[in-house]
Amino acid sequence: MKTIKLIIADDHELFRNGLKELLKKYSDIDVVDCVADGKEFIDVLKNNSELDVVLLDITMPNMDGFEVLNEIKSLNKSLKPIIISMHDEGNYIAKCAKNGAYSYLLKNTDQDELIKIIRIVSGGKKYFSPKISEKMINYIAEQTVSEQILSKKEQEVLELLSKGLTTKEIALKLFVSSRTIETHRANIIKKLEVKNTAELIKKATKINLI
Amino acid sequence: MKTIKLIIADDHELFRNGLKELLKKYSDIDVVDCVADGKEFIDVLKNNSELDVVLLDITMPNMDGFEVLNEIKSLNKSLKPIIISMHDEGNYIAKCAKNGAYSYLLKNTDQDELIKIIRIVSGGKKYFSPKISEKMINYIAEQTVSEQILSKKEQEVLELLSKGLTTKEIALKLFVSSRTIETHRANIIKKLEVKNTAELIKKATKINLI
DNA sequence: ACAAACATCCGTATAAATACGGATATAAAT
DNA sequence: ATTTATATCCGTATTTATACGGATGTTTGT
Repeated sequence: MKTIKLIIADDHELFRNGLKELLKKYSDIDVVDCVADGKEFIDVLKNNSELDVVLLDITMPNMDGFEVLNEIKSLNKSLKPIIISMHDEGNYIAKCAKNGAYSYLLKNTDQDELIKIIRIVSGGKKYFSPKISEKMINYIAEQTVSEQILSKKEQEVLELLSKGLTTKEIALKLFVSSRTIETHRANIIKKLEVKNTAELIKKATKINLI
Repeated sequence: MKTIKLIIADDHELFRNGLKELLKKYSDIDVVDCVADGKEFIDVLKNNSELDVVLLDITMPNMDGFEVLNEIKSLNKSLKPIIISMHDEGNYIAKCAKNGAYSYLLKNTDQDELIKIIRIVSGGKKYFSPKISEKMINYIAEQTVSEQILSKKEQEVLELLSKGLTTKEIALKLFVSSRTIETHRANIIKKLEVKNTAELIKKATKINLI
């Protein structure tokens, strides 16, 4: 059987070393290296293409876990990152998932679970436990505040605006004058408390209006 | 013990009735109604505020599951929707999660799992199985496309642009001329194949550039 | 060493957006 | 019945954005 080549990236020495000791007991897992920050990790990664899994902390000096995830992605390695974090907030979890994490564990996860997940992930499958999924989904659902701040017409104008239509084009489409659309846009901008169209679209996307 | 008041909304008669029979065996679950389409379901919902859980199909005539989810949310009911679908595509799952689903099951889910989840959800907790989570997360991760389309400067300009800064403000901030920023913006717009800033911000958000 | 991509700059013209400060008729809500 | 919100319109001045078509020095990759 091929062993799983694993690397640990965490800035807490005790945690890092403890984890290493703990994993020694498993013959199918080979901890090839331990690093204390993101930059160091990326250096190791660049000189070693044999790695299978990394246990990655989010809060690290120099380069945090999110940046590391992105870097892994752009290096196009087959390395599968498992996040090990103290934080169980939905936005952390969602962000990691978005950036290519294969799993997300809390630091209080029990040993059996950890081993189970290392094995699953090393096989190329992502795994997020129901508890973690719930947190993330709650976060995603919260983002959707489909509020009734905007009137129907405003909503419609916003929709077209986000599709790249100009004021004039929208006016033609809705059979009203350009000035009307301008007023609408101005009102939407005021309602969402933003400065201009660019920020408006960003906020509208964020709160899922479009 | 309080029974769980449940309603089934599915346009396949056999499935609907089978499910009802099946749930009869559980004394803590009370199937109060069965409906065959979304509109019908909303009508029932409006006249009945005692409902706890709905087993909701996505593909239904008149009003599909997504619309129903939204309607439930805006009616501000304590009803918890469990999606029962044939499709295990990530985008379906993600959309349901966004719109307030408490769980997502495939039609081939086994009975024990279904009962387990009805009970979990009726207690107000969301539950997405690892398999379903994996699908959804893969979908979310896919959305995050290669960030290397934009240069670092372009990325920076885009970031500030999305915060509502004007060309001039960005120029001041980055110690270059406004013309430079204008060129950058023009290049970003070309790279992302959009018409203007509004559409740009939308697309950039969608593919997770900002 | 050379090509490609990048960041920076320039000008000019037009189109569009933003910021003011109004108005009116209708529909919805209280 | 009265207020409030909505959709529609008007003008004007200023600021920005967009669309052209260039140029140059610097990295970066091959």
